Amino acid sequence: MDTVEATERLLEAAENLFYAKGVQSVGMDAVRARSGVSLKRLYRVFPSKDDLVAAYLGKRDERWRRSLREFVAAHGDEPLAVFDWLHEWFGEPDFRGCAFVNSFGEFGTPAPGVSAAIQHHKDEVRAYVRRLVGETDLADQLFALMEGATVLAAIKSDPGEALVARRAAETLLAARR
Amino acid sequence: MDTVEATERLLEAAENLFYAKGVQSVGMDAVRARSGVSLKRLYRVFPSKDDLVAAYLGKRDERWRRSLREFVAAHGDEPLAVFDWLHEWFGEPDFRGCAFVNSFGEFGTPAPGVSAAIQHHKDEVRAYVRRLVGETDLADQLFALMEGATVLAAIKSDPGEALVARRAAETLLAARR
DNA sequence: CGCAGTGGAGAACGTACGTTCTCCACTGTA
DNA sequence: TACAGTGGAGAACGTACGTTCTCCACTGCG
Repeated sequence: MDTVEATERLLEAAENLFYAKGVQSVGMDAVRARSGVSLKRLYRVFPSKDDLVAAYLGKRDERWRRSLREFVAAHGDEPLAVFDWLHEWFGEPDFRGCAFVNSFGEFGTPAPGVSAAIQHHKDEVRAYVRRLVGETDLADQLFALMEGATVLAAIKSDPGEALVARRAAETLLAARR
Repeated sequence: MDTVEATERLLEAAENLFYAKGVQSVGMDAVRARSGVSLKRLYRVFPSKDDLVAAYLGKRDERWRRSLREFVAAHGDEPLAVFDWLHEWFGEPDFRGCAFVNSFGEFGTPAPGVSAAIQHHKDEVRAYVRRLVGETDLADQLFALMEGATVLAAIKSDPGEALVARRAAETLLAARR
């Protein structure tokens, strides 16, 4: 096994475990067991747990945004498609809310790399919605709806929150000047 | 010091510490130090940390909802006042998002009492907004906006998210049939 | 004064975990 | 075969923490 495969396996294991149980509830040994990568190599690739967490968030950010982008593009870049994508996501069996919001909640003062990853994710999503919608104000309102729907869908285990937000978005888009 | 004063001091210490740093980052000994209540008494009042956490969330729920209710009532029970209250809350120096959302993020599978406290809080707030607005659908949309604004204000340290959500709420209310 | 009982300070216990270290099997090379 | 180097398994180390236990000072009562 070479370094790149070890990295892939580590990140996949980290993503599954951290997202499902929370970062603090998962030990490095659990990551080792799930990935099949030895501790020695793990610490050569990621010198500390903070590094692994930051890398996990970075990878998840890219995957998450690509998935959203592709879905929406396949639906003609119609802004409302964002909420249809959310609805699908909320319905996945292992859905447990936004990984970045969850990580934010876990740490009073996150490690710098972790904090940066959280900020970066939200900035990028906001920028994406702005590009999609054109109007900054309206885009920020839709973004808030997305976040609220995600939080509530997670806590209530109810994918229907996406449809509530979608109806609000329809009204906001229809009121666009 | 009697039991009721010990309970008060413990809950106040717990609320400050847990909200600021996250539940998992605060040890029972820190609660003891901050409250001035001995460990022995602490464990007589709250037999486990989970019990203390559940009680902390319960107390915070009541305080938080009372504050919101009173503010909005003082503004004629105008639904938009909710977002003005949020704006004030977001501006407080120790604001760090919704304690219940943060706790949800911390635990993969929360203790039953903790999970119940989180659910109860969101159910109560939603019910309150529904009473305030009258229409269930519209109320749920406003509720999603509230949650989204809270998450984003915390992560970006930007109270202005309340005003973004407020403008969206204005549009939704104006579109009311 | 004598004493049972209460409560506090903090030591102790068991466990978990981040990180490092030890030991050994294995590989490629001469 | 001899050997240097690499990597893995897992022990070890230091710390933190939830929870319990020990010891002692103090109180109220006879």
